[in-house]
Amino acid sequence: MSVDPNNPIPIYQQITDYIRRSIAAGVYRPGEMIPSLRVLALELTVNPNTVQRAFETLEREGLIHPRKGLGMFVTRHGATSAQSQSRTAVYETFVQGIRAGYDANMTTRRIRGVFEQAARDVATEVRSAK
Amino acid sequence: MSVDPNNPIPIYQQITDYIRRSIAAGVYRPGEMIPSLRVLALELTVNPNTVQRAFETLEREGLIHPRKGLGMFVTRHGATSAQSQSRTAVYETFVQGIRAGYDANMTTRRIRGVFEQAARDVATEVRSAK
Amino acid sequence: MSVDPNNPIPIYQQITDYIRRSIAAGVYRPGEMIPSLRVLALELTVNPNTVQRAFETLEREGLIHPRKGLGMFVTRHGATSAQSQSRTAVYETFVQGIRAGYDANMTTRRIRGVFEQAARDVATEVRSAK
Amino acid sequence: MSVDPNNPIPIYQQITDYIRRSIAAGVYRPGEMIPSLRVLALELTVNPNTVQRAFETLEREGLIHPRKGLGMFVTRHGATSAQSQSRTAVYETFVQGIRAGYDANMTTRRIRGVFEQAARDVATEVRSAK
DNA sequence: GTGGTCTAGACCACA
DNA sequence: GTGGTCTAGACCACG
Repeated sequence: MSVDPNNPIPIYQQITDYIRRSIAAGVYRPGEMIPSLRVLALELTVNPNTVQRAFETLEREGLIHPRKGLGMFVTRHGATSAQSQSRTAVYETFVQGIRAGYDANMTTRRIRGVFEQAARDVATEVRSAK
Repeated sequence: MSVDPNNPIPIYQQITDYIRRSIAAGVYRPGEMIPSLRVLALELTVNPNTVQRAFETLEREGLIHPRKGLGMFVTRHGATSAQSQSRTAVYETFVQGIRAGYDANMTTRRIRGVFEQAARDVATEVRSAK
Repeated sequence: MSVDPNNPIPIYQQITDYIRRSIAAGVYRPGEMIPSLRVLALELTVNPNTVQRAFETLEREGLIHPRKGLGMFVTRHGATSAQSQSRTAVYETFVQGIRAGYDANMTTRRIRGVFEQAARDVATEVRSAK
Repeated sequence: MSVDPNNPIPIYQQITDYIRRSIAAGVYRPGEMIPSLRVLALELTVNPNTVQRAFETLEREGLIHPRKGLGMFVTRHGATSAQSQSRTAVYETFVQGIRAGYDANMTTRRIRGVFEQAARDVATEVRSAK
């Protein structure tokens, strides 16, 4: 994973989203520890304060909790919460794209066509990344 | 249309996108004038300078051009350019959503299901707005 | 002749320069009348006020003077004044270009090379326009 | 360097040109940081927003890019791009001067004479500035 | 009335 | 400290 500094979405939120999706995907399971602040900051070449802010958000959402001197751990309901949140995020993104399509006077059919093309493109991209 | 100041996407860019989609949709046709700086600023309750910045971008993209003392007019190729640009924007949004879905370990089928639900929801929302 | 509305130089000044050069070139000779405000405004598709402002400048410079009910006439010394002024304008333009060249760390030789190329290009352009 | 508010060329563009030439001249090299917004604004006694606008243009041209929280840095190809752009600008200035000369009925020889005088004058001016 | 430029001053994210 | 966005209000050229 990497962070896009040119993306208008704040970096801390990009990180928040990334960790949330990782929890949803089972990369980090309930009871397990997620990578430490410093490790993430180094990996993403980002200021530790920024990672810290992402941790705060996830803690407020109840996905992770701190154990003193150890690190941040995924909560019991973390996985299921993260999954529904991720699904909602995807849903919202699609809604936004579909609305933009209608605004530009595209037909429902044409919008679906664009989606299918995007799906094909991402699928091949994912496959080739393996 | 209205602007969302809490949206991380800068206001001037929201306005740019909005006008671009309007041109793509044929609301403003080649050779026609688009609403003036001050009118748009009042409608969107935004500072005129912010609208000005949107105009700059659209002019750089070749969608509109100024006629001194008169206003900004849609260029000859403005409509077709705006359409292809809008399509690309929708595509990119979908790609982003699909990637997020895969990252959260959703199957292609499940992602498509979310899309279809979003499509249905937006369609009814659009219909009821009429 | 035509006016470039995108040129940062004000239109009234573009017109002033143009008339001054025409007088210098002998298109309009001392004692002769220059085209009327309305004619020029129509030809250049410019607001009459803008032409008016150019006339004021030229009158202040002593190149032309009004004869009531007739129009603007080139003064006795108009031709020679216009010639020296035009020469100065060309000189100043060159100075500006040469300074920009030095600022960009170009050698005198290289700058002269650019000038010679420009001279060739304009010469062929002028020849083909005949 | 200083800015001329009476120059019809907008201040932000004067600043853009100045920085572009500095990059072309190797004052700021690829990978290096250029002076900050606030520093430039103080030096030129200009509003920071005006400098910001110059930065925007240079970024769009691909000469510089921002590093969050650090400053603006010259891109890899910044120097070569700036050099060719500066050369073109000098060329355009000369073309403009030569055209004005022909319009004023000057001979090619006479125009070249004016150029040579300008070259001598600027050369001595530069030499004495050392 | 139109767009274009500029200043002053504010708040934000990031290092 | 850095750049990025936004507001408020001013002046200008042009029609």
